[in-house]
Amino acid sequence: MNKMHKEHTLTKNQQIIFDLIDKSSEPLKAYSILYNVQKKGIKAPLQVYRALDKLVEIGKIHKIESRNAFIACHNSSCQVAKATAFSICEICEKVTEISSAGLSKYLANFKDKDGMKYSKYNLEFFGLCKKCR
Amino acid sequence: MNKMHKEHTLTKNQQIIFDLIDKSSEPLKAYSILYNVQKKGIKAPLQVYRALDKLVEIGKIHKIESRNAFIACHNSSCQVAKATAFSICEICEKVTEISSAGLSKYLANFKDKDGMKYSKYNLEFFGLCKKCR
DNA sequence: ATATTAATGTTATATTATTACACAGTGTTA
DNA sequence: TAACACTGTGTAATAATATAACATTAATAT
Repeated sequence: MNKMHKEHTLTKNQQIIFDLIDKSSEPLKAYSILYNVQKKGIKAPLQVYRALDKLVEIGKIHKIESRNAFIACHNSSCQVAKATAFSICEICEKVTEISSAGLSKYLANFKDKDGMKYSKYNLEFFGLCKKCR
Repeated sequence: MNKMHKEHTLTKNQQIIFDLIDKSSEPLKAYSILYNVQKKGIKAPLQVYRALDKLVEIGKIHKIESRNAFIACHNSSCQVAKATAFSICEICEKVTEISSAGLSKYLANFKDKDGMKYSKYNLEFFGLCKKCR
């Protein structure tokens, strides 16, 4: 194994849960994940939440806060869950990760009037997707 | 016709709960609100959630999604909970509503590459406040 | 090897939020 | 003045989301 390129090798539980989320076309909720992985030996909520926490921490998945649900990261530019933006359709609940250099740059450089410096942000846009419009 | 901000007369439960949140220096959680208003006759979670839902809907309070907590709106420019932005200190958990014309304008005009039009957004910045830095 | 850190397994419990149903007040319609 | 729609209330029960506590095992570093 080449260790110079630091890659997070997922553990068994993390891999099982990541695979499920990654294959899903929609955000998954923790207990829905639990039901889906019980046949693979993951029996308790805590096993799911621990894997989710770790996956979020290393940026493989993101949590959609307004929906308490998780999606895989498909945006190579969002490093380690530090800066996330999503669009959410209020009818069909389709969630898409937004990948916009302009937006990232604007938000990364944003400073409020107290001069507070931000290490992280999460932005959720709501509206109607093309199909639902 | 220029429709002015409609004045909502709060009902008894809504007023009790709004007053509590409005006086608070920090975001309040639903069950913490419940414990605090039980002496005023509000006994059940649902009574709290119903008032919270309405207060959010009319823009008197906002929900901090990442914290499941509620704060009063102190930003006259954020009409009816459509466009909200907050800064959250990851140490002391102080939450401040951000009121920046530039930011509002940028986000209100943001269009993603699918041309999705957004009716609403919520942005949460995380970092360290002045005191905790 | 052994110390240390990270992950696991398990039970129990805490926290957050909604469903379902009965009823009361208000204003509008007819 | 009823019939209706609409909004809010009260209450009990339950669903959905998340964490605490503790014992154990696996992986990594020195």
